Amino acid sequence: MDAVRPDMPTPPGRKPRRPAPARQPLTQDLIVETAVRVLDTEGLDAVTMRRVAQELGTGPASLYAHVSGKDELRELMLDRVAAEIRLPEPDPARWQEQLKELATEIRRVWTAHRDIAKVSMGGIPTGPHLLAVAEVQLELMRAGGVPPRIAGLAVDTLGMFIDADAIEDTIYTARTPPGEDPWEYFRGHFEEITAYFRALPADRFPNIVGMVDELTSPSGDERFQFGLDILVRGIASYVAPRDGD
Amino acid sequence: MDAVRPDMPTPPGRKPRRPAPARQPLTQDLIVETAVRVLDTEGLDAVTMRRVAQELGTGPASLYAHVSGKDELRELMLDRVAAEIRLPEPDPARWQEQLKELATEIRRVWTAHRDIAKVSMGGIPTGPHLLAVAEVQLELMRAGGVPPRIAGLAVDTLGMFIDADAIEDTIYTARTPPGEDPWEYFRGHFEEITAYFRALPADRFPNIVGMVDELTSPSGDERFQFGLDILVRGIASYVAPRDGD
DNA sequence: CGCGGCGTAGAACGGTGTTCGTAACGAACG
DNA sequence: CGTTCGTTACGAACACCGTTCTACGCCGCG
Repeated sequence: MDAVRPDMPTPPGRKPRRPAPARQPLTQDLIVETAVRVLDTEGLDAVTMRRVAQELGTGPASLYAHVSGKDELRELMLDRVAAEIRLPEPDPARWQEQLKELATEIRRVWTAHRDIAKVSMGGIPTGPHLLAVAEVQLELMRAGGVPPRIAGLAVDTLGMFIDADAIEDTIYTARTPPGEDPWEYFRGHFEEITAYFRALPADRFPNIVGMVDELTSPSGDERFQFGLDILVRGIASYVAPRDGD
Repeated sequence: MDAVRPDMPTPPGRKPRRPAPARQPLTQDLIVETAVRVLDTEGLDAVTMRRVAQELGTGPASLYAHVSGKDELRELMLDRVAAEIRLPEPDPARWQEQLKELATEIRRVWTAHRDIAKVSMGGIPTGPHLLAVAEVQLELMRAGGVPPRIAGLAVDTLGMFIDADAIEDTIYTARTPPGEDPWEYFRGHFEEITAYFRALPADRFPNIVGMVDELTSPSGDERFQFGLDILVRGIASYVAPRDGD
């Protein structure tokens, strides 16, 4: 061992290789937790291997011992966030309300973590927490009498809708550059778009110019509840095949 | 002009700066067309400034004289692709069918150009062709008696649904690496996923393991028509407010 | 013929994901 | 206790990316 006596000065050319190795040991959980923190504060684009490593006081190469790459890190982040989704105790009498409540809950978690929905969109759920959500959705629908095939399709469709809505939401809100008032920034963009729509040639786009206010209404909640209501009503229409469509 | 006499050898250090400047002049249309060609053959990730420039036999800097950056190029690509969407002549009696047909047509074009839907998702349509599509959608619904507010929301919701479905589709099909049989590649991934679902603990995920076949059915068309049917039925339920829900 | 403007593009800057090879560590073992 | 060995950490490097700076060559105009 080349332990240097404490009273001796360090010989020239002998640099302390690791100034403070007393960090807590790198784990996958720690990496994912750090990545989610970066996601929340700086957005998905800022979640780079280098940025996460820097946050942990190390280099990017160190992460690859615990995570196979950026794609896996993103999936792990998604599942960690999905753990925050509060799942309902199924009550067959209220399955439609519960399905809507669960969708709203997912949306709440998704939008709370900025653009995590971009990771969810276009990926097959594999993480345990994500699977638990799908399991409850299936359970709710099956208990409500929805046929298996319809329930399977509906899980896909519902997931697509929730992800898409959350993504659409972030383009209005979370795109604001750091250090700027989100609302003010949003107002600016918003008015720019309405002005553009209003300036369109009215002979070619009569409906668009005539419905500017309806089209650019910023109320994402209303749009979400609208689509959700339609979807659940449509799913429910399949419970009794002889009920008539 | 430093034209060298043909019988003279080129002096040392005097390299022909431009070997073949006889290219057709760079235009925005040419750049966008080339970018779409790269998109079709190699996917959206391969559409880089450098790759497009290389395809045109030039350097990346040359593109910036005709396109403000990558974001604008992607929007231009989207609108160019949107030009391929065949728009129907509105027939108020068939507005629901026409709305579904138009959605299916958009999906056809989207999936024909791999993951162009990723550009559409999470962006406000501004290009002329994209606006024309929205205009027709509004026209169809308004002629069918859909209230303005509902029609505005429905355009958003429909667009989200179509984009999300097209994106979901690409993760099954277009992710195949170049030079490999897409179907074979898809089969491999597909069976891997079903095997994973089947291996799940049946006590925690009884519905998922019990419905593997319904969940992983590769028929994207069926899922699309299912969601589309539900959405249009929901929209139509708003035409006569006193009709009862 | 001279010249100015503009499209072109080489080089470079700062960033990215990922890999390589080496250095340090802890535990097991003689 | 000394050595060895497998594991982990990480600086450096590679091949890319989007974008900008700047010089250069060509064309049309005066």
